[in-house]
Amino acid sequence: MKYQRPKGTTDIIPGESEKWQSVEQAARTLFKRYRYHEIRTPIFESFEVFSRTSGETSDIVTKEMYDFYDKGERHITLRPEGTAGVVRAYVENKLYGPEIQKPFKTFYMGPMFRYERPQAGRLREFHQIGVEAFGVDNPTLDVEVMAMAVELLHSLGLKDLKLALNTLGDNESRTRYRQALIAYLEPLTAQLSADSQERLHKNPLRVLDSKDQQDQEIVAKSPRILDYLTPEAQAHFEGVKELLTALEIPFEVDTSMVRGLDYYNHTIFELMSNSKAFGGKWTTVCAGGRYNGLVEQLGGPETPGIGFGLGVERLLLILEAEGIQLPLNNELDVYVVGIGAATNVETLKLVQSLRTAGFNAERDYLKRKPKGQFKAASRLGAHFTLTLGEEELAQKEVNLKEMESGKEIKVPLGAVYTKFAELIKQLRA
RNA sequence: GCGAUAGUGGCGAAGUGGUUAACGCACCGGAUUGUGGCUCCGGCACGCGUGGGUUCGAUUCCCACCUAUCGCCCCA
Repeated sequence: MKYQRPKGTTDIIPGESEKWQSVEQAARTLFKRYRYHEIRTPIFESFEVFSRTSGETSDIVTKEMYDFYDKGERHITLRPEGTAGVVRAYVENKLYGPEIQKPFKTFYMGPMFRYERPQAGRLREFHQIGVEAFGVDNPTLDVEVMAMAVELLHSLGLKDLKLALNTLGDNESRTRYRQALIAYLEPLTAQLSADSQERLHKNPLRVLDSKDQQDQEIVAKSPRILDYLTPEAQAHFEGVKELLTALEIPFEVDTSMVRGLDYYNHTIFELMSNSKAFGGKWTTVCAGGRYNGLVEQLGGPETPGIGFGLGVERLLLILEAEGIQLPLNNELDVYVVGIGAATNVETLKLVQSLRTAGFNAERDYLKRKPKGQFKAASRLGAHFTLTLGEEELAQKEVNLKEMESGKEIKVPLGAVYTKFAELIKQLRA
């Protein structure tokens, strides 16, 4: 193979792209009901947009950035996630202005890039659908965002989902907790896995979601964030839980859940699936949380924000594994069978006329014999065929056939141009 | 970034250090001068991921690289 797509990328070809459209359509329709409007930001940004916001020591920045220098020596990064770019746009376009209603609610969908080893549901170029809402710190908005994520996945047919919920508190809560955690873990350093010893230095919270058995036992007895929340952070978290309960949205508080990105605080959540697509292990399809302070960090006024990102590839893998069929919407209304070279022009005119009238229509382009053309019509799932031979052409007639029933009638050629819909009714009568 | 497995036609898959690389599916054509199924017949890899090497001779052995898959890290 001379040319191959770059490692970790994929071609979304017809047959597959319809599924994407179906998911995207579902998201657009839903977001519209919640009054979220689309934003389209660049696929690449200055390196700093992500390095500053994600955390200089985060894995995303240190090893997963797809970055390069352009011809003007600008340090560019292909966006690894959606939020930072949207926040940058929010600030740059002054969407915090007084004339704009708060919360400012927006959504995006598109490719993201991370330089890492591909695996099931993990590509170097992958796609996310995400939402962000700015300007309101009320737990009501947190819950709206979660409700929307849950509804989106439910509307696509997913059943067994887990909404995992946690809080990181505000800065003060987090600082206090971090100290407590380090104080607890440090004496146990020798018992931690090598990875976790590393985490302890770089980002102690990460030790919490270690997969190592021994680490998990240690973590189970560790201090919990919930005991270190300030009264305000506590109140916010209680508000979220209360409102989720009021909406009858089941959730599980998971105090060991953390975030790979540094900008999160207060509410964080994940929607997880234990689909066999990922070997039955709980895998995150959708992750989000609150990021009060991020707007300020990128040069805007102090503005709270919350959002989520949903991995489209992962979602599609799960839908596939769960046997959920997305509507493909590619059925064929009419196939026009032309027999003999003399019918070519009229066949083309018929097909064009049908298309103009709003039907989708197909014909043969390979001078195939009737048998081949009917076979093609059948394979394409055509509901009707119109058969035109030289004899019919001379008589100004054409045969209309309903493929499923096999019923066929002769109709005036002119009528196909003017009232095809009626001919169908006539055939079915 | 680390570890492991794999790479034969559009797809699935057999195979061997040496004449024409099985088979199945799909596709195309014919049997059936103009109607979808079935059956039968025929066609369909100057080539076995790429590049080197060993050999009289390699798809088959060796090395490197690429890609995919799985695990780790991390994550959507």
